[in-house]
Amino acid sequence: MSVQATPLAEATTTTRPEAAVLQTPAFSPLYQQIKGLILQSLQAGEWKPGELIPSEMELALRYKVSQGTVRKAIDELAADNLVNRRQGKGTFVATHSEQQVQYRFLQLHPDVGQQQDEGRAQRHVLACRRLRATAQISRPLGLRSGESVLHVRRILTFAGTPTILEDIWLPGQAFKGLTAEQMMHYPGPTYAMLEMEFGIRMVRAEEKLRAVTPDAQQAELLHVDTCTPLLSVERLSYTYNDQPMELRRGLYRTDSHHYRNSLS
Amino acid sequence: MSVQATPLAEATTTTRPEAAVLQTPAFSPLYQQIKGLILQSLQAGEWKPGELIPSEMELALRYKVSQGTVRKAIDELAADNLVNRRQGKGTFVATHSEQQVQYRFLQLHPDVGQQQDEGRAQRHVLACRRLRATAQISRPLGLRSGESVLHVRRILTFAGTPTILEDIWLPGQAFKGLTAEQMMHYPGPTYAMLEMEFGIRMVRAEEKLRAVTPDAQQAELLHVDTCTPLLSVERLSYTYNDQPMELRRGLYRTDSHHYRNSLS
DNA sequence: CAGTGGTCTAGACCACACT
DNA sequence: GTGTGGTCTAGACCACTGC
Repeated sequence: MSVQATPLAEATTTTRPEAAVLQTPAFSPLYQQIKGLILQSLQAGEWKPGELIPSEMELALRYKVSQGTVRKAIDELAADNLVNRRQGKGTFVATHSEQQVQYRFLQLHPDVGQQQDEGRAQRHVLACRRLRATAQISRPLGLRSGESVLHVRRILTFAGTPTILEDIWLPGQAFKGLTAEQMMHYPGPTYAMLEMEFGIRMVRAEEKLRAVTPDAQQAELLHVDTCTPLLSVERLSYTYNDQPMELRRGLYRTDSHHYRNSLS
Repeated sequence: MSVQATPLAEATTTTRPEAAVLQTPAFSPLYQQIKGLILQSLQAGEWKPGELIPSEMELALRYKVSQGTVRKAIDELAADNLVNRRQGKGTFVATHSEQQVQYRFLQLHPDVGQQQDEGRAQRHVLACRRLRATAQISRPLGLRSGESVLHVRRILTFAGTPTILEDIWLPGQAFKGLTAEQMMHYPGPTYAMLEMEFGIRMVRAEEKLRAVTPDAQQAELLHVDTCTPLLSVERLSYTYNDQPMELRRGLYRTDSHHYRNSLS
Protein backbone atom coordinates (compact mmCIF):
# COMPACT_ATOMS: atom_id res chain seq x y z
CA MET A 1 0.00 0.00 0.00
CA SER A 2 3.02 2.26 0.41
CA VAL A 3 4.98 3.86 -2.35
CA GLN A 4 8.31 2.58 -3.61
CA ALA A 5 10.87 3.08 -0.84
CA THR A 6 8.48 3.49 2.09
CA PRO A 7 8.79 6.94 3.59
CA LEU A 8 8.77 6.59 7.36
CA ALA A 9 5.93 8.31 9.11
CA GLU A 10 7.90 8.85 12.32
CA ALA A 11 10.99 10.29 10.69
CA THR A 12 13.14 11.90 13.34
CA THR A 13 15.17 14.25 11.16
CA THR A 14 13.63 17.61 10.45
CA THR A 15 14.43 17.03 6.81
CA ARG A 16 12.47 15.13 4.23
CA PRO A 17 12.15 11.48 5.26
CA GLU A 18 13.61 8.68 3.16
CA ALA A 19 13.12 9.85 -0.38
CA ALA A 20 10.20 8.04 -1.91
CA VAL A 21 11.38 8.57 -5.43
CA LEU A 22 13.84 6.67 -7.56
CA GLN A 23 16.93 8.42 -8.78
CA THR A 24 17.30 10.21 -12.08
CA PRO A 25 16.07 7.63 -14.60
CA ALA A 26 12.29 7.89 -15.08
CA PHE A 27 11.76 10.20 -12.13
CA SER A 28 8.17 10.66 -11.10
CA PRO A 29 7.10 12.86 -8.21
CA LEU A 30 5.48 11.27 -5.19
CA TYR A 31 2.18 13.02 -5.70
CA GLN A 32 1.97 11.60 -9.21
CA GLN A 33 2.42 8.12 -7.83
CA ILE A 34 -0.30 8.77 -5.27
CA LYS A 35 -2.53 10.09 -8.04
CA GLY A 36 -1.90 6.84 -9.89
CA LEU A 37 -2.85 4.76 -6.86
CA ILE A 38 -6.07 6.71 -6.32
CA LEU A 39 -6.82 6.34 -10.02
CA GLN A 40 -6.45 2.58 -9.69
CA SER A 41 -8.96 2.52 -6.86
CA LEU A 42 -11.29 4.63 -8.96
CA GLN A 43 -11.02 2.21 -11.90
CA ALA A 44 -11.37 -0.83 -9.67
CA GLY A 45 -14.63 0.63 -8.43
CA GLU A 46 -13.48 0.84 -4.81
CA TRP A 47 -15.39 4.12 -4.71
CA LYS A 48 -18.28 4.43 -7.13
CA PRO A 49 -19.48 7.51 -9.05
CA GLY A 50 -21.18 9.94 -6.69
CA GLU A 51 -19.63 8.40 -3.60
CA LEU A 52 -17.42 10.07 -1.01
CA ILE A 53 -13.78 9.05 -1.08
CA PRO A 54 -11.69 8.94 2.12
CA SER A 55 -10.55 12.24 3.58
CA GLU A 56 -7.13 13.64 2.74
CA MET A 57 -5.90 12.68 6.21
CA GLU A 58 -7.04 9.07 5.83
CA LEU A 59 -5.41 8.75 2.43
CA ALA A 60 -2.22 10.31 3.77
CA LEU A 61 -2.05 7.67 6.51
CA ARG A 62 -2.91 4.89 4.07
CA TYR A 63 -0.15 5.81 1.63
CA LYS A 64 2.21 6.97 4.37
CA VAL A 65 2.77 10.43 2.91
CA SER A 66 1.87 13.89 4.15
CA GLN A 67 -1.53 15.44 3.70
CA GLY A 68 -0.05 18.05 1.36
CA THR A 69 1.12 15.40 -1.06
CA VAL A 70 -2.31 13.76 -1.12
CA ARG A 71 -3.82 17.19 -1.61
CA LYS A 72 -1.74 17.84 -4.70
CA ALA A 73 -2.70 14.44 -6.13
CA ILE A 74 -6.40 15.12 -5.54
CA ASP A 75 -6.02 18.64 -6.96
CA GLU A 76 -4.95 17.13 -10.26
CA LEU A 77 -7.76 14.58 -10.23
CA ALA A 78 -10.19 17.42 -9.63
CA ALA A 79 -8.64 19.40 -12.50
CA ASP A 80 -9.19 16.36 -14.74
CA ASN A 81 -12.85 16.27 -13.68
CA LEU A 82 -12.48 12.84 -12.11
CA VAL A 83 -13.51 13.99 -8.63
CA ASN A 84 -15.30 17.00 -7.14
CA ARG A 85 -14.15 18.68 -3.96
CA ARG A 86 -16.68 20.26 -1.62
CA GLN A 87 -15.40 22.25 1.29
CA GLY A 88 -16.66 20.99 4.61
CA LYS A 89 -18.07 17.82 3.09
CA GLY A 90 -15.38 15.88 1.33
CA THR A 91 -14.26 14.70 -2.11
CA PHE A 92 -16.72 12.87 -4.35
CA VAL A 93 -16.24 10.68 -7.39
CA ALA A 94 -17.44 12.61 -10.43
CA THR A 95 -20.51 11.39 -12.29
CA HIS A 96 -22.51 12.24 -15.40
CA SER A 97 -25.68 12.17 -13.28
CA GLU A 98 -26.67 15.01 -10.98
CA GLN A 99 -23.85 17.15 -12.29
CA GLN A 100 -24.22 20.88 -12.34
CA VAL A 101 -23.98 20.71 -16.13
CA GLN A 102 -26.14 18.04 -17.72
CA TYR A 103 -24.89 16.77 -21.07
CA ARG A 104 -21.31 17.65 -20.35
CA PHE A 105 -20.04 16.52 -23.74
CA LEU A 106 -22.75 18.15 -25.86
CA GLN A 107 -21.52 21.47 -27.16
CA LEU A 108 -24.59 22.39 -29.21
CA HIS A 109 -26.45 25.41 -27.85
CA PRO A 110 -29.55 27.21 -29.06
CA ASP A 111 -28.90 30.56 -30.74
CA VAL A 112 -29.84 33.51 -28.61
CA GLY A 113 -33.10 35.01 -29.76
CA GLN A 114 -34.56 31.55 -30.17
CA GLN A 115 -37.35 30.35 -27.96
CA GLN A 116 -36.32 28.52 -24.83
CA ASP A 117 -34.66 25.18 -25.34
CA GLU A 118 -37.86 23.60 -24.03
CA GLY A 119 -35.78 21.92 -21.36
CA ARG A 120 -34.84 18.36 -22.14
CA ALA A 121 -34.36 16.86 -25.53
CA GLN A 122 -36.82 14.32 -26.84
CA ARG A 123 -35.14 11.03 -27.75
CA HIS A 124 -36.28 8.60 -30.44
CA VAL A 125 -34.37 5.37 -30.82
CA LEU A 126 -34.59 4.23 -34.42
CA ALA A 127 -32.40 1.16 -34.13
CA CYS A 128 -30.55 -0.77 -31.47
CA ARG A 129 -28.88 -3.98 -32.51
CA ARG A 130 -25.73 -6.03 -32.26
CA LEU A 131 -23.54 -6.54 -35.30
CA ARG A 132 -20.00 -7.47 -36.34
CA ALA A 133 -17.69 -4.48 -36.45
CA THR A 134 -16.31 -3.33 -39.77
CA ALA A 135 -12.70 -2.23 -39.78
CA GLN A 136 -13.85 1.40 -39.79
CA ILE A 137 -15.69 0.89 -36.52
CA SER A 138 -13.39 -1.57 -34.79
CA ARG A 139 -10.14 0.30 -35.31
CA PRO A 140 -10.90 3.45 -33.33
CA LEU A 141 -12.48 1.34 -30.56
CA GLY A 142 -9.39 -0.84 -30.33
CA LEU A 143 -11.32 -4.00 -31.23
CA ARG A 144 -10.56 -6.68 -33.78
CA SER A 145 -12.47 -6.53 -37.02
CA GLY A 146 -15.59 -8.69 -36.78
CA GLU A 147 -15.99 -8.41 -33.01
CA SER A 148 -19.46 -7.75 -31.68
CA VAL A 149 -20.51 -4.13 -31.37
CA LEU A 150 -23.79 -2.56 -30.36
CA HIS A 151 -25.14 -0.02 -32.80
CA VAL A 152 -27.71 2.56 -31.76
CA ARG A 153 -29.27 5.13 -34.04
CA ARG A 154 -31.41 7.84 -32.57
CA ILE A 155 -32.79 11.31 -33.10
CA LEU A 156 -32.72 14.15 -30.60
CA THR A 157 -35.49 16.69 -30.97
CA PHE A 158 -35.35 20.16 -29.46
CA ALA A 159 -38.50 22.24 -29.22
CA GLY A 160 -40.24 20.04 -31.74
CA THR A 161 -37.46 20.23 -34.35
CA PRO A 162 -35.41 17.12 -35.07
CA THR A 163 -31.92 18.50 -34.62
CA ILE A 164 -29.43 15.71 -34.05
CA LEU A 165 -29.14 12.35 -35.78
CA GLU A 166 -26.72 10.15 -33.91
CA ASP A 167 -25.12 6.79 -34.58
CA ILE A 168 -23.47 5.23 -31.55
CA TRP A 169 -21.20 2.19 -31.50
CA LEU A 170 -20.30 0.46 -28.24
CA PRO A 171 -18.13 -2.61 -27.63
CA GLY A 172 -20.57 -5.53 -27.34
CA GLN A 173 -18.53 -7.23 -24.66
CA ALA A 174 -18.70 -4.40 -22.15
CA PHE A 175 -22.36 -3.56 -22.67
CA LYS A 176 -24.08 -6.93 -22.69
CA GLY A 177 -27.80 -6.66 -22.18
CA LEU A 178 -28.22 -3.02 -23.18
CA THR A 179 -31.70 -2.56 -24.62
CA ALA A 180 -33.48 0.02 -26.72
CA GLU A 181 -35.79 0.36 -23.74
CA GLN A 182 -32.93 1.62 -21.58
CA MET A 183 -31.71 3.97 -24.31
CA MET A 184 -35.20 5.42 -24.67
CA HIS A 185 -36.50 5.76 -21.17
CA TYR A 186 -33.59 6.35 -18.85
CA PRO A 187 -34.21 9.76 -17.30
CA GLY A 188 -31.05 11.79 -17.83
CA PRO A 189 -27.95 11.68 -20.00
CA THR A 190 -27.07 8.45 -21.79
CA TYR A 191 -23.63 8.62 -20.24
CA ALA A 192 -25.25 8.58 -16.79
CA MET A 193 -27.16 5.46 -17.77
CA LEU A 194 -24.05 3.66 -18.98
CA GLU A 195 -22.38 4.63 -15.73
CA MET A 196 -25.21 3.39 -13.51
CA GLU A 197 -26.11 0.25 -15.42
CA PHE A 198 -22.70 -0.90 -16.61
CA GLY A 199 -20.25 0.82 -14.27
CA ILE A 200 -18.39 2.38 -17.18
CA ARG A 201 -17.66 6.05 -16.90
CA MET A 202 -16.62 8.17 -19.89
CA VAL A 203 -13.90 10.47 -18.71
CA ARG A 204 -12.88 12.46 -21.75
CA ALA A 205 -13.51 12.57 -25.49
CA GLU A 206 -11.97 13.71 -28.76
CA GLU A 207 -14.11 15.18 -31.51
CA LYS A 208 -13.53 15.78 -35.22
CA LEU A 209 -15.87 18.23 -36.91
CA ARG A 210 -16.71 18.65 -40.55
CA ALA A 211 -19.36 20.34 -42.64
CA VAL A 212 -21.22 17.80 -44.78
CA THR A 213 -24.46 17.24 -46.64
CA PRO A 214 -26.80 14.40 -45.70
CA ASP A 215 -27.77 11.46 -47.85
CA ALA A 216 -31.44 11.00 -48.70
CA GLN A 217 -32.26 8.95 -45.62
CA GLN A 218 -30.47 11.27 -43.21
CA ALA A 219 -32.12 14.28 -44.78
CA GLU A 220 -35.57 12.78 -44.37
CA LEU A 221 -34.95 11.94 -40.71
CA LEU A 222 -33.86 15.48 -39.95
CA HIS A 223 -36.62 17.06 -42.05
CA VAL A 224 -34.19 18.89 -44.31
CA ASP A 225 -33.25 18.54 -47.95
CA THR A 226 -30.05 16.97 -49.21
CA CYS A 227 -28.46 20.34 -49.94
CA THR A 228 -28.68 21.54 -46.34
CA PRO A 229 -25.23 21.81 -44.79
CA LEU A 230 -24.93 19.88 -41.54
CA LEU A 231 -22.27 19.67 -38.89
CA SER A 232 -20.74 16.20 -38.66
CA VAL A 233 -19.32 15.48 -35.21
CA GLU A 234 -17.29 12.32 -34.80
CA ARG A 235 -16.61 11.61 -31.15
CA LEU A 236 -14.39 8.99 -29.56
CA SER A 237 -15.02 8.72 -25.81
CA TYR A 238 -12.56 7.22 -23.36
CA THR A 239 -12.94 5.64 -19.96
CA TYR A 240 -10.11 5.42 -17.40
CA ASN A 241 -6.68 4.42 -18.76
CA ASP A 242 -7.38 6.16 -22.06
CA GLN A 243 -9.34 3.15 -23.18
CA PRO A 244 -11.72 4.06 -26.05
CA MET A 245 -15.25 2.90 -25.19
CA GLU A 246 -17.64 4.69 -27.50
CA LEU A 247 -17.64 5.88 -31.07
CA ARG A 248 -20.37 8.33 -31.95
CA ARG A 249 -21.18 10.14 -35.14
CA GLY A 250 -23.65 12.97 -34.93
CA LEU A 251 -25.21 15.10 -37.65
CA TYR A 252 -26.25 18.44 -36.20
CA ARG A 253 -28.63 20.91 -37.75
CA THR A 254 -27.11 24.32 -37.19
CA ASP A 255 -29.89 26.54 -38.51
CA SER A 256 -31.00 27.55 -35.02
CA HIS A 257 -28.24 26.07 -32.91
CA HIS A 258 -24.46 26.40 -32.88
CA TYR A 259 -21.51 24.42 -31.58
CA ARG A 260 -19.63 26.33 -28.90
CA ASN A 261 -15.96 26.07 -28.05
CA SER A 262 -13.64 27.95 -25.72
CA LEU A 263 -9.97 28.40 -26.53
CA SER A 264 -7.16 29.39 -24.24
CA MET B 1 2.96 47.14 -2.76
CA SER B 2 1.74 44.93 0.07
CA VAL B 3 -1.61 43.27 0.36
CA GLN B 4 -4.43 44.55 2.51
CA ALA B 5 -3.37 44.22 6.14
CA THR B 6 0.36 43.81 5.60
CA PRO B 7 1.56 40.45 6.83
CA LEU B 8 4.79 40.93 8.70
CA ALA B 9 7.79 39.21 7.25
CA GLU B 10 9.52 38.79 10.57
CA ALA B 11 6.54 37.39 12.48
CA THR B 12 7.72 36.01 15.80
CA THR B 13 4.87 33.64 16.51
CA THR B 14 5.13 30.21 14.92
CA THR B 15 1.57 30.67 13.70
CA ARG B 16 0.35 32.43 10.59
CA PRO B 17 1.30 36.08 10.69
CA GLU B 18 -1.26 38.87 10.74
CA ALA B 19 -4.04 37.56 8.55
CA ALA B 20 -3.84 39.26 5.18
CA VAL B 21 -7.48 38.66 4.35
CA LEU B 22 -10.62 40.52 5.25
CA GLN B 23 -13.23 38.84 7.35
CA THR B 24 -16.21 36.92 6.06
CA PRO B 25 -17.73 39.33 3.53
CA ALA B 26 -16.17 38.87 0.08
CA PHE B 27 -13.36 36.68 1.28
CA SER B 28 -10.60 36.18 -1.23
CA PRO B 29 -7.51 34.08 -0.55
CA LEU B 30 -4.15 35.77 -0.42
CA TYR B 31 -2.78 33.93 -3.43
CA GLN B 32 -5.71 35.20 -5.51
CA GLN B 33 -4.87 38.74 -4.53
CA ILE B 34 -1.24 38.13 -5.49
CA LYS B 35 -2.40 36.65 -8.79
CA GLY B 36 -4.39 39.83 -9.37
CA LEU B 37 -1.38 42.01 -8.67
CA ILE B 38 0.83 40.02 -11.04
CA LEU B 39 -1.94 40.21 -13.63
CA GLN B 40 -1.95 43.99 -13.30
CA SER B 41 1.78 44.11 -13.95
CA LEU B 42 1.27 41.86 -16.96
CA GLN B 43 -1.42 44.17 -18.37
CA ALA B 44 0.57 47.28 -17.64
CA GLY B 45 3.38 45.80 -19.68
CA GLU B 46 5.85 45.80 -16.79
CA TRP B 47 7.03 42.46 -18.22
CA LYS B 48 6.53 42.02 -21.95
CA PRO B 49 5.62 38.84 -23.84
CA GLY B 50 8.56 36.45 -23.94
CA GLU B 51 10.35 38.16 -21.06
CA LEU B 52 11.41 36.65 -17.77
CA ILE B 53 9.42 37.73 -14.75
CA PRO B 54 11.04 38.03 -11.30
CA SER B 55 11.75 34.83 -9.44
CA GLU B 56 9.27 33.46 -6.92
CA MET B 57 11.55 34.58 -4.09
CA GLU B 58 11.75 38.14 -5.41
CA LEU B 59 7.99 38.37 -5.81
CA ALA B 60 7.51 36.93 -2.33
CA LEU B 61 9.68 39.67 -0.86
CA ARG B 62 7.99 42.34 -2.98
CA TYR B 63 4.50 41.38 -1.87
CA LYS B 64 5.62 40.35 1.61
CA VAL B 65 4.17 36.86 1.49
CA SER B 66 5.80 33.44 1.49
CA GLN B 67 7.23 31.80 -1.60
CA GLY B 68 4.50 29.13 -1.44
CA THR B 69 1.79 31.73 -1.82
CA VAL B 70 3.48 33.28 -4.84
CA ARG B 71 3.93 29.79 -6.24
CA LYS B 72 0.22 29.07 -6.07
CA ALA B 73 -0.58 32.38 -7.76
CA ILE B 74 1.87 31.66 -10.58
CA ASP B 75 0.56 28.09 -10.86
CA GLU B 76 -2.84 29.49 -11.74
CA LEU B 77 -1.42 31.98 -14.22
CA ALA B 78 0.45 29.11 -15.86
CA ALA B 79 -2.75 27.04 -15.96
CA ASP B 80 -4.42 29.97 -17.74
CA ASN B 81 -1.58 30.03 -20.29
CA LEU B 82 -0.56 33.52 -19.30
CA VAL B 83 2.97 32.51 -18.30
CA ASN B 84 5.25 29.53 -18.91
CA ARG B 85 7.39 28.01 -16.20
CA ARG B 86 10.73 26.46 -17.09
CA GLN B 87 12.57 24.60 -14.43
CA GLY B 88 16.03 25.94 -13.79
CA LYS B 89 15.42 29.05 -15.90
CA GLY B 90 12.47 30.97 -14.58
CA THR B 91 8.94 32.04 -15.47
CA PHE B 92 8.28 33.74 -18.81
CA VAL B 93 5.38 35.82 -20.08
CA ALA B 94 3.49 33.73 -22.63
CA THR B 95 3.51 34.78 -26.25
CA HIS B 96 2.03 33.74 -29.57
CA SER B 97 5.51 33.83 -31.11
CA GLU B 98 8.05 31.09 -30.62
CA GLN B 99 5.53 28.97 -28.78
CA GLN B 100 5.80 25.21 -28.94
CA VAL B 101 2.44 25.21 -30.70
CA GLN B 102 2.19 27.72 -33.52
CA TYR B 103 -1.33 28.85 -34.37
CA ARG B 104 -2.63 28.11 -30.89
CA PHE B 105 -6.19 29.12 -31.73
CA LEU B 106 -6.44 27.31 -35.07
CA GLN B 107 -8.10 23.95 -34.57
CA LEU B 108 -8.11 22.85 -38.20
CA HIS B 109 -5.89 19.85 -38.88
CA PRO B 110 -5.17 17.89 -42.04
CA ASP B 111 -6.85 14.50 -42.22
CA VAL B 112 -4.48 11.61 -41.71
CA GLY B 113 -3.62 10.00 -45.01
CA GLN B 114 -3.27 13.40 -46.61
CA GLN B 115 0.07 14.63 -47.78
CA GLN B 116 2.09 16.64 -45.35
CA ASP B 117 0.69 20.01 -44.36
CA GLU B 118 3.48 21.53 -46.45
CA GLY B 119 4.55 23.39 -43.36
CA ARG B 120 3.24 26.93 -43.17
CA ALA B 121 0.09 28.28 -44.68
CA GLN B 122 0.26 30.68 -47.59
CA ARG B 123 -1.51 33.97 -46.87
CA HIS B 124 -3.20 36.25 -49.39
CA VAL B 125 -4.65 39.48 -48.13
CA LEU B 126 -7.61 40.46 -50.33
CA ALA B 127 -8.62 43.58 -48.48
CA CYS B 128 -7.44 45.69 -45.60
CA ARG B 129 -9.33 48.87 -44.90
CA ARG B 130 -10.88 51.03 -42.24
CA LEU B 131 -14.64 51.44 -42.07
CA ARG B 132 -17.47 52.39 -39.70
CA ALA B 133 -18.71 49.46 -37.65
CA THR B 134 -22.21 48.20 -38.22
CA ALA B 135 -24.14 47.18 -35.13
CA GLN B 136 -23.43 43.55 -35.90
CA ILE B 137 -19.70 44.17 -35.72
CA SER B 138 -19.56 46.77 -32.99
CA ARG B 139 -21.70 44.99 -30.45
CA PRO B 140 -19.54 41.93 -29.86
CA LEU B 141 -16.42 44.11 -29.80
CA GLY B 142 -17.94 46.38 -27.18
CA LEU B 143 -17.76 49.42 -29.45
CA ARG B 144 -20.38 51.99 -30.33
CA SER B 145 -22.07 51.62 -33.67
CA GLY B 146 -20.24 53.69 -36.28
CA GLU B 147 -16.86 53.62 -34.56
CA SER B 148 -13.85 52.93 -36.73
CA VAL B 149 -12.89 49.31 -37.27
CA LEU B 150 -10.24 47.71 -39.39
CA HIS B 151 -11.48 45.03 -41.72
CA VAL B 152 -9.15 42.43 -43.20
CA ARG B 153 -10.14 39.71 -45.61
CA ARG B 154 -7.66 37.01 -46.47
CA ILE B 155 -7.25 33.48 -47.73
CA LEU B 156 -5.11 30.79 -46.21
CA THR B 157 -3.85 28.15 -48.60
CA PHE B 158 -2.56 24.76 -47.48
CA ALA B 159 -0.60 22.60 -49.89
CA GLY B 160 -1.84 24.65 -52.83
CA THR B 161 -5.52 24.39 -51.90
CA PRO B 162 -7.31 27.54 -50.73
CA THR B 163 -8.79 26.26 -47.46
CA ILE B 164 -9.75 29.15 -45.21
CA LEU B 165 -11.45 32.42 -46.07
CA GLU B 166 -11.25 34.78 -43.13
CA ASP B 167 -12.79 38.13 -42.31
CA ILE B 168 -11.19 39.89 -39.39
CA TRP B 169 -12.45 42.99 -37.59
CA LEU B 170 -10.26 44.90 -35.17
CA PRO B 171 -11.01 48.06 -33.16
CA GLY B 172 -9.53 50.89 -35.21
CA GLN B 173 -8.44 52.81 -32.14
CA ALA B 174 -6.15 50.10 -30.79
CA PHE B 175 -4.58 49.14 -34.09
CA LYS B 176 -3.75 52.48 -35.72
CA GLY B 177 -1.32 52.10 -38.56
CA LEU B 178 -1.84 48.42 -39.26
CA THR B 179 -1.14 47.82 -42.95
CA ALA B 180 -1.87 45.08 -45.46
CA GLU B 181 1.89 44.83 -45.77
CA GLN B 182 2.18 43.76 -42.12
CA MET B 183 -0.70 41.31 -42.45
CA MET B 184 0.92 39.74 -45.51
CA HIS B 185 4.57 39.57 -44.72
CA TYR B 186 4.98 39.15 -40.99
CA PRO B 187 6.70 35.81 -40.51
CA GLY B 188 4.60 33.84 -38.04
CA PRO B 189 1.10 33.95 -36.63
CA THR B 190 -0.97 37.09 -37.00
CA TYR B 191 -1.52 37.10 -33.25
CA ALA B 192 2.26 37.24 -32.76
CA MET B 193 2.39 40.27 -35.06
CA LEU B 194 -0.37 42.08 -33.17
CA GLU B 195 1.49 41.33 -29.96
CA MET B 196 4.85 42.58 -31.20
CA GLU B 197 3.64 45.61 -33.15
CA PHE B 198 0.78 46.80 -30.95
CA GLY B 199 1.45 45.21 -27.57
CA ILE B 200 -1.95 43.60 -27.50
CA ARG B 201 -1.98 39.95 -26.56
CA MET B 202 -5.00 37.72 -27.18
CA VAL B 203 -5.42 35.57 -24.14
CA ARG B 204 -8.49 33.45 -24.84
CA ALA B 205 -11.29 33.14 -27.36
CA GLU B 206 -14.83 31.88 -27.79
CA GLU B 207 -15.93 30.21 -30.99
CA LYS B 208 -19.34 29.45 -32.48
CA LEU B 209 -19.42 26.84 -35.25
CA ARG B 210 -22.02 26.24 -37.90
CA ALA B 211 -22.30 24.36 -41.18
CA VAL B 212 -23.15 26.74 -44.02
CA THR B 213 -22.97 27.12 -47.79
CA PRO B 214 -20.98 29.94 -49.36
CA ASP B 215 -22.35 32.72 -51.51
CA ALA B 216 -21.07 33.03 -55.07
CA GLN B 217 -18.11 35.21 -54.19
CA GLN B 218 -16.99 33.08 -51.26
CA ALA B 219 -17.33 29.94 -53.36
CA GLU B 220 -15.15 31.37 -56.09
CA LEU B 221 -12.45 32.43 -53.67
CA LEU B 222 -12.30 28.95 -52.15
CA HIS B 223 -12.52 27.20 -55.51
CA VAL B 224 -15.68 25.32 -54.58
CA ASP B 225 -19.25 25.52 -55.80
CA THR B 226 -22.09 27.11 -53.87
CA CYS B 227 -23.47 23.75 -52.76
CA THR B 228 -20.29 22.72 -50.94
CA PRO B 229 -20.86 22.64 -47.19
CA LEU B 230 -18.35 24.74 -45.28
CA LEU B 231 -17.57 25.15 -41.63
CA SER B 232 -18.31 28.65 -40.38
CA VAL B 233 -16.21 29.58 -37.36
CA GLU B 234 -17.04 32.82 -35.58
CA ARG B 235 -14.36 33.72 -33.09
CA LEU B 236 -14.32 36.47 -30.50
CA SER B 237 -10.84 36.92 -29.01
CA TYR B 238 -10.15 38.60 -25.69
CA THR B 239 -7.14 40.33 -24.25
CA TYR B 240 -6.51 40.76 -20.51
CA ASN B 241 -9.54 41.76 -18.42
CA ASP B 242 -11.89 39.84 -20.65
CA GLN B 243 -11.87 42.74 -23.08
CA PRO B 244 -12.93 41.65 -26.57
CA MET B 245 -10.36 42.75 -29.14
CA GLU B 246 -10.96 40.80 -32.33
CA LEU B 247 -13.91 39.42 -34.21
CA ARG B 248 -13.11 36.86 -36.83
CA ARG B 249 -15.28 34.87 -39.16
CA GLY B 250 -13.69 31.98 -40.97
CA LEU B 251 -15.06 29.69 -43.64
CA TYR B 252 -13.20 26.40 -43.55
CA ARG B 253 -13.14 23.79 -46.28
CA THR B 254 -13.39 20.44 -44.53
CA ASP B 255 -12.94 18.10 -47.46
CA SER B 256 -9.39 17.23 -46.47
CA HIS B 257 -9.16 18.89 -43.07
CA HIS B 258 -11.17 18.66 -39.87
CA TYR B 259 -11.73 20.79 -36.79
CA ARG B 260 -10.44 19.06 -33.68
CA ASN B 261 -11.73 19.47 -30.15
CA SER B 262 -10.98 17.77 -26.84
CA LEU B 263 -13.64 17.39 -24.18
CA SER B 264 -13.21 16.58 -20.53
C1' DC C 1 -19.12 20.95 18.40
C1' DA C 2 -16.04 17.95 15.38
C1' DG C 3 -14.68 16.90 10.76
C1' DT C 4 -13.61 18.27 6.07
C1' DG C 5 -11.34 20.76 2.54
C1' DG C 6 -8.77 25.38 1.85
C1' DT C 7 -5.05 28.65 2.93
C1' DC C 8 -0.60 30.05 4.54
C1' DT C 9 3.89 29.54 6.19
C1' DA C 10 8.72 27.85 6.66
C1' DG C 11 12.36 25.05 5.69
C1' DA C 12 14.83 21.30 3.35
C1' DC C 13 15.98 18.95 -0.53
C1' DC C 14 15.77 17.60 -5.69
C1' DA C 15 16.19 18.43 -10.74
C1' DC C 16 17.61 21.47 -14.16
C1' DA C 17 20.21 25.19 -16.62
C1' DC C 18 23.48 28.20 -17.04
C1' DT C 19 28.47 29.72 -16.34
C1' DG D 1 28.74 26.48 -8.06
C1' DT D 2 24.75 29.36 -8.01
C1' DG D 3 20.14 30.26 -8.93
C1' DT D 4 15.80 28.78 -10.76
C1' DG D 5 11.48 26.24 -10.43
C1' DG D 6 9.65 21.63 -8.42
C1' DT D 7 8.67 18.47 -4.57
C1' DC D 8 7.76 17.20 0.11
C1' DT D 9 6.85 17.84 4.80
C1' DA D 10 4.75 19.69 9.11
C1' DG D 11 1.95 22.47 11.61
C1' DA D 12 -1.40 26.19 12.35
C1' DC D 13 -5.35 28.43 11.25
C1' DC D 14 -9.63 29.59 8.32
C1' DA D 15 -14.20 28.56 6.22
C1' DC D 16 -17.87 25.53 5.45
C1' DT D 17 -21.08 21.57 6.74
C1' DG D 18 -23.81 19.05 9.60
C1' DC D 19 -24.65 16.93 14.13
